[in-house]
Order: sequence, then C-alpha cells, then structure tokens
Amino acid sequence: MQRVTIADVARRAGVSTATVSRALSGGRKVSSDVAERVRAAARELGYEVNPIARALRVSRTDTVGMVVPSIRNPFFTALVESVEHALGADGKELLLCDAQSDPDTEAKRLDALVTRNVDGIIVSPCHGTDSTPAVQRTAERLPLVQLDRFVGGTSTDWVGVDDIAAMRSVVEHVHAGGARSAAYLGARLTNSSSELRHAGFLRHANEFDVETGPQWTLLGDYSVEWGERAVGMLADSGRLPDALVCADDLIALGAVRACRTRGIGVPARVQVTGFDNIEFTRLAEPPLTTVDQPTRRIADEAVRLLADAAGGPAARDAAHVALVPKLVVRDSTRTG
Amino acid sequence: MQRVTIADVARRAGVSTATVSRALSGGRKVSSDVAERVRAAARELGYEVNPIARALRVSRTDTVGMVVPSIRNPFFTALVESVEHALGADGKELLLCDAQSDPDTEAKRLDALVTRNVDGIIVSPCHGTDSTPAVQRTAERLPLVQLDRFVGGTSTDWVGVDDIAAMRSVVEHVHAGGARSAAYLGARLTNSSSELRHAGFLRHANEFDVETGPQWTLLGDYSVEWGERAVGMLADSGRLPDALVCADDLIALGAVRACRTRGIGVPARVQVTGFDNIEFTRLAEPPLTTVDQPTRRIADEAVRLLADAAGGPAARDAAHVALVPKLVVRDSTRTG
DNA sequence: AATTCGCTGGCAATCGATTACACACGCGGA
DNA sequence: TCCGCGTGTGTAATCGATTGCCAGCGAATT
Repeated sequence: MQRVTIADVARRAGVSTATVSRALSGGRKVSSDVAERVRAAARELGYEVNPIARALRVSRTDTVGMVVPSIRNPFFTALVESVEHALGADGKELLLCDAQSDPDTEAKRLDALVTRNVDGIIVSPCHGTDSTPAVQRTAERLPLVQLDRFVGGTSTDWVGVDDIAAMRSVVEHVHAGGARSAAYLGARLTNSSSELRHAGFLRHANEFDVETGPQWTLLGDYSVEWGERAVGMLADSGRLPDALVCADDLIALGAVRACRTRGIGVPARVQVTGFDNIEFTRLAEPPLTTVDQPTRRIADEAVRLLADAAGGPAARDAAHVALVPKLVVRDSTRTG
Repeated sequence: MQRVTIADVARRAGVSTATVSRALSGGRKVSSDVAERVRAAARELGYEVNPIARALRVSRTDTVGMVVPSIRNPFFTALVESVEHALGADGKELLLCDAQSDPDTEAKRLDALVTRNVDGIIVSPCHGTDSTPAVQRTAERLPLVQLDRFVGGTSTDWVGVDDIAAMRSVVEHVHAGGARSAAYLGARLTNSSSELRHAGFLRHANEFDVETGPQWTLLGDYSVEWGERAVGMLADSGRLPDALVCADDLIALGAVRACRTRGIGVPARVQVTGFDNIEFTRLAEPPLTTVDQPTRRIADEAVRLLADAAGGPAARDAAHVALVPKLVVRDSTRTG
C-alpha cells in the first residue's frame, strides 16, 4: 500500500537516501539547491514518510495511549475529546482504550500500549489499589501521567481537580441555601476521587455544622441507577436530610429523577448537587447545580507533563497539578 | 525500552531467530522439543514480539482506524465502545479520531490513518457530499466501511439502520396516539441519515394522512440547543402540530425541555419522538420515545465486513447492511 | 548402493527510514 | 607544497521481526 519510498525520491532527485532524509527531516545541513530538488521530487511523487519504519528506527511513534475506566461516562468522553485536541496541536495521535472499569482489562490495555511503543500514557486508573501494580510497572517503562484519579503507592505525574476544595464550595453552597443536614451519595471508596470527595464532604460538613451520619452515607457506583436506588433507600428509611451531595453527575441525575417520581421536591424539600458538569446536567429537571471540571485545562496540563517527561526522563520530581474547580449553580439548590 | 528481542530468545534456546519466529508465530513446522525449548526461553525472558518491527515486515498493524463526526454525541460514543469491543475479540486495536464535524479535519484524519498503515478504516462521514473525495480516496487504498451515515458517489461497504423503515414506525406510532399533524425537527440535509430520516418522515406522514408542511420542517444541527430553538420558533409561529418528530435524541431532548419551560404538555399537547436511544433519553422529563439503534450489531457487522475485505481485497461487491431498528416506547408519546 | 523425498533448521535478504562514519572537495595558513 | 579543517554527501549498519531458499539428514524407493 505504501507505494513511494525514500529510495524513489532519492533516485528521482539524483541523491542518496541519506540526503533525502536529511533534507526532509532536517537533521543536518544540506545545501539549499539540493534541499530544494529533494523537496520537489518528494512533492511530485507524493512521498510521505512511513511512520512504522521511522518508529522502528528511532523508537518513537508520536502516539500516546490513553486508558479510561469507561468511555460511557460523559465526563471521560469530554476528557478524551480534550486530550485529543491537545495532542492534535503537537501532531500526535491518540490510541484510546476502555478498561471497562476492570483492573484486569486495564492492566492488559496498559501492557498492549507499552508493547506498541506509544511515547507516553495517560491513564485514569479505575481502582485505587488494584490498579497500582499495572500502573507502577507501566510508569517504570514509559512517561505516564494519571488523570483525575490516581492510585496509591506510585510517584507519577498527576493532573486533576482539588476534590476537597470542590466539596468545600458544595457544602458551603447548600448550607447557605439553608441545609442543616446532608446525605452523601457516592461510590465505594475504591479510588482516589471517591475517597477525597467523601473526605472533603465530611470535613466541611463538620466545619459548617451540617449534620451527617453513617445512615446518610450511601456508597455504590458511578451510575444513574445507583443514584435512583440510593434515594429509594433514603426515602424508605424515614428521615430525609436537607441536601443530597452526590459524588458525580450520573448519581445526581438518578437522584433527581428518583425524587421526582416520589414527589420529593427539588430543591424545595432537598437540594441536590452533582460533580463533573457533564452536558446533560443542564437538561435535568431541575437543572443540576454541580462542580465544573475544567477538562480542557486538565488535558493541556497532562499533555504538557508528558512532553516534559519525554524530554528528560530520568530524575525529575513527579508533579501533582490540582486545579481548583468552580461551582456551577443551577436550580437544584436554593440560593440566598 | 523494548528490551528483549527475538535474538535474545534465539541465543537462549540455542537456535536461530528464524526458528524462534516459526516456533512462536507458527508459520511452518518446528519439531516439538525445539518448540518447547523456544517457548520456555521466551517465557523466561518475558519476550513479546515488537509490533512495530512486525508491522514493517508484514505491513499489517492489527489496528483499525475509526473516524466519527463528534465523540461528544453519545450515540457515537456508544458506537465507538461497541466497535472497540468487537475488535477486542479479534485482538485488534482501535485508533480513534474525532472529525469535529468538519470535512477538512476529517480528510486530514483519514490521511493520517492511511499513513499509519492501519489495516482498515471505519468512518461515519460528517458530510454527505463534502466528505466524498476523502472517503473515496481512502477507500481506494484500504478496506473501508461506512457506519451509520454514508456519502454519495462511492461504492464501499456500509452498515447502519434502515432510516426509512424506522421513520415509518415512528409515524405509525404517533398516528396511533392520535396525532393528525406533525413537525419534523431535523438537521440540515448534509448527510445520508438526515436525508433519509427526513424523506422517511414525509413519505409515511403522507401514507398515514398526517399533516405536514414546510413551516413545520425545521432543519438545524444535531444538538440540544437546536431542539430548544426550534420549539421556540414553532411556538411563536402560532399553530402547533400534534407531534414533533426529531431526527435524533439530542434534538428531542432539547425539544422536550423547551416544551416544559413554555408549559406545553408532553405528550398531552404534543407528542415528541427521538432517534438513537442514547442513555439519557431515559432521564428526560418525560422519558423519551425513540428509535433504538443496535450499536452492538452495527459494530459487529462492520468489523466482520472489514475482516472480509482484508481477505480478498480485489473484486468484491460492496455490501450494504441495513438493520431494522425497533421503536422504544416511553412516556413522551401517547399509547392506544 | 544410489537416488529421491520430506522434514527441520539456518543463512541472509527484506521491510523503510535514520544516522555513525568515512570520504571528497575546497580553502586558508604554515 | 603540504596539512588541517569544515562542509556536504554517500555508504552501509541498524532497528526487530519474517520468510525464501538452501543444506543436512534420515527414511523410503528403485
């Protein structure tokens, strides 16, 4: 398929392949008339370097791999889109993998990416501890940056938001709206985001004197279904808090929906908050107050870190970049 | 990075690299004791073939490229996930590109994929005519199958749903629910889906004696915003039809939302239907009646066609596989 | 006993680019 | 005149795997 090679260009321009390579990829000086002749020949023949051959020689593929827990989650989709965009600016390609929220397939995907000689890996690990070995092992071989979530026991670059600070603004906001008690609808504490958001919620609920309690801490997974079920459990349990703080938007969407079907007023009876600011939060009934994740900036930082790491690989301290997200206030909470 | 090579294994097993290659990839017979020795050596050294080197030699990368108009659209996300899944079964990788709904970047992406020696390409072209040259050119070089949408003027494989038949079931359904007039909220007719859905709507509205009209045909793009705006225009125009048939779920979600904010009862005053059955249709208020796209089967077919094409490349007739989708009835339409 | 055949395994070419090394040439200084 | 040096180009090795062709060997055939 790859018809025209560097040898063809060399023949046509009447020079050696070495010169062609130098003229095009510009490693060393080439006299300007020869360079022009080579470029002309290349243009006429429609020559393009074969990235495979180049990759074999220089062991660099201009491709970065990305592994996300689930491409179904619109938050990760947004992240992927942002990463693609950021890479495009550098002329790099994206090899995308879905871990299906399973550490084993995640490990397989990481290995596959390593074998394929990607230049670097961006991963949002699906599990806080079970993902550690694979991430660790991969990070020893390649530049790697963790996105959004990170695993314990490794020291790699990481970019994400400050979950604790975000939770502070959430709690502050519902408190200002009159909430004196709140439930936390989260995901099991198997990864860093889950842990930090939960911890942030507890800490700041305490700070603002918002009542919480174990019976008001419901941990499942990041899905609409779980949000619906959790509200069911709360409603059945007798006492309902003033606010439902959710660990992500999917849970919050489920919660709002369940409230509706049970006739629980939002925000009149309970205020509800989400996290991520995926597109569909606007469409909920009522539109969801949530924490906006700056996916664009997260992606840019990640790509930059990866580029840095590719430069001087050896002894560089790992960077942890935590962006402080903004609260987006909509109608699922009370203001003033 | 790629530490252990076939030569290391050969040395350790006391054979030549040729034998190692044959023992592992099994091109030709190797006596069983030698094969065992080689496998042992490979295992001990942790050897894995270098896909780059292999690709250079055999010019096959076990990677397929996919280009979608926008990864933001959950329908395409679902499609991507399904394709990834289907490829995984074949031990192939996915190189994903986003065309940002722009034929020029789409063309660039296609070229990039060709240069990278992917084994085949799956594309959902973003424009019915402007995408043609790039798709055509690409199809001449590589196995290519179009998904969901297709461009005019080429003869490549295609897999998608029968949009006309789908529209028939939609119109039949709202008619059965009492609709005697209907508006069509679609996207500008710049691609096949848009055209066919629109044509199907008109044809079957006519068949069922459902009133339509140019003032009730609103064409914009596939987005929530457009759905909202279109309903605004309809409401302002004076006369509202009995049903809003939308060309995709995003438009329908916007339409439903706009109806809500304007106090137009759904389905009491107007019935609303979507198309694609993305996850969030369940969450709308009311949940949306829509056409379910069998993404799993579409992806499976596409991957199968690609595999076929890779086998006997030359003279094979292009296949057009149209699956007939099912209507999913929820609460945004009236039943019986 | 000589020839042929089948089966295994090794040698070396090959894929297409990059690059270390060598070489040719021209020019200036000793 | 000779040497040294810089510049620009060519030669060939290299990346790591696959594979066409050939050689050796034992068994089978004549």
